[in-house]
Amino acid sequence: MAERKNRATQQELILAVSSRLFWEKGYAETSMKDIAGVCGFRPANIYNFFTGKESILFEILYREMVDIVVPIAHLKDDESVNPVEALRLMIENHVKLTLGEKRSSKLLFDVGLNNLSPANRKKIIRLRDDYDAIGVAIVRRGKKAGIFAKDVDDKIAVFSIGSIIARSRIWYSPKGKYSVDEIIEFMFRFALRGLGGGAVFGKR
Amino acid sequence: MAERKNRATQQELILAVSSRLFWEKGYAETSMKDIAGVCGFRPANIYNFFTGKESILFEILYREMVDIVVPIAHLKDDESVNPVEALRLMIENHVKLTLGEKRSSKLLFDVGLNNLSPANRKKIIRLRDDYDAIGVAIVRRGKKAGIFAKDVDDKIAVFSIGSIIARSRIWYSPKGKYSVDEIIEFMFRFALRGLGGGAVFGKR
DNA sequence: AATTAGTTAATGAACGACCATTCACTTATA
DNA sequence: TATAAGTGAATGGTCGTTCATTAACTAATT
Repeated sequence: MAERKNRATQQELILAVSSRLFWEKGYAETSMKDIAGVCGFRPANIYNFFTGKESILFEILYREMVDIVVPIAHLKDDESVNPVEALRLMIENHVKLTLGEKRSSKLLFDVGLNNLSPANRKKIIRLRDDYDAIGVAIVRRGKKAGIFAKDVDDKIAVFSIGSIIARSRIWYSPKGKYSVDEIIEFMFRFALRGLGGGAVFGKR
Repeated sequence: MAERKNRATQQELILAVSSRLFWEKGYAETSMKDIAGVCGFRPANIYNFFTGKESILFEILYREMVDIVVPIAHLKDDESVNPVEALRLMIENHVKLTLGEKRSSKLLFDVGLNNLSPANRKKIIRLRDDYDAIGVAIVRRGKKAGIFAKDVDDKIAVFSIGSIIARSRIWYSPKGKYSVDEIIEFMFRFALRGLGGGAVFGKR
């Protein structure tokens, strides 16, 4: 008979397995049986650790969003950081989380929100709003400092940069031409130029 | 008793209804009952016009992809069109199709591919490849002409621009601050600058 | 113009499969 | 011995799809 594991261990196992399956196959296409199968026990046992399928999804999305926001939260109000450098840090962190380890081709994030209860959805969206606010603050400071072009819209710019990163999950392949670091470099340059701050590096 | 409609009419009705529902709720989350309900008949009747749910999805994705690619296909090899102008045409067409009329918040396109049979998926991907090839050709010509920066990667640039547009479905609201035309203008400028061609317009 | 035959849109009922979840239970561990 | 990990079986539901049948249209025939 299989040995018993403790609560925390099994919760993390379920989250790790579910995360992989959700990102790979999609939320609706992943069954509790799938998850339990990979974990090595029966579906019913999942309910000893989570109240239901949705709560698993929420926990995954929430943690991921926290990982994206928390490391850059200090950039929002810190006037001492160069906006260009702040932009780089923001992109670097986001891309690394998006393309690192996991390797998946689905946009769980954009799509999974609709599978959450309104209350849970709100919590995720609040974090997404934080992310946007950080980006907007950086762009604003950059414009004020004369580094970025004044005619770019803060919000759309941040959405655009976020979109470039989020959707790289679809086309990126670890076996491809570029490393994650090179992609970060490209996206940073593209975003910086897009913001009108391209004068930093010459045209090559 | 409800009057009978002819074949072509009902096929188009089913496609229109399904398209709206798929984009709004997602493919897996939309049932044949949902579709039939909106159409005004019973689910079984759908099978008089389509072989199954997947064939409806395919038809929708295929048509949309054709709409995106065909109007800009001529830009691929036409050396006479200014690369900057070609870029604008490409973005304009794509954004208009993405944000025009439909109004939906899901990324059916990125996600729905996995619900297709391998054969059908291949047909869609072929069109997506065409789109990429057109974009790459434009960027290459722009670099050759000295308008775009030489250090940008053609492919990633096209992916990035496409991502900005595709994902605008999520955040765009017709009731929001900007019109579709203004968003086109922003994205064009952002993309152009990102490509290193920002010198076209001064910094404001 | 009336009748008929053929076609096909539309239906109701049923199919098997799978789904998330519940619950009484067993069993291992601390 | 108390706690909690793990199970088997069952529940009610939904899903996509099939199929025999009905009813409304079209076109040819009388």
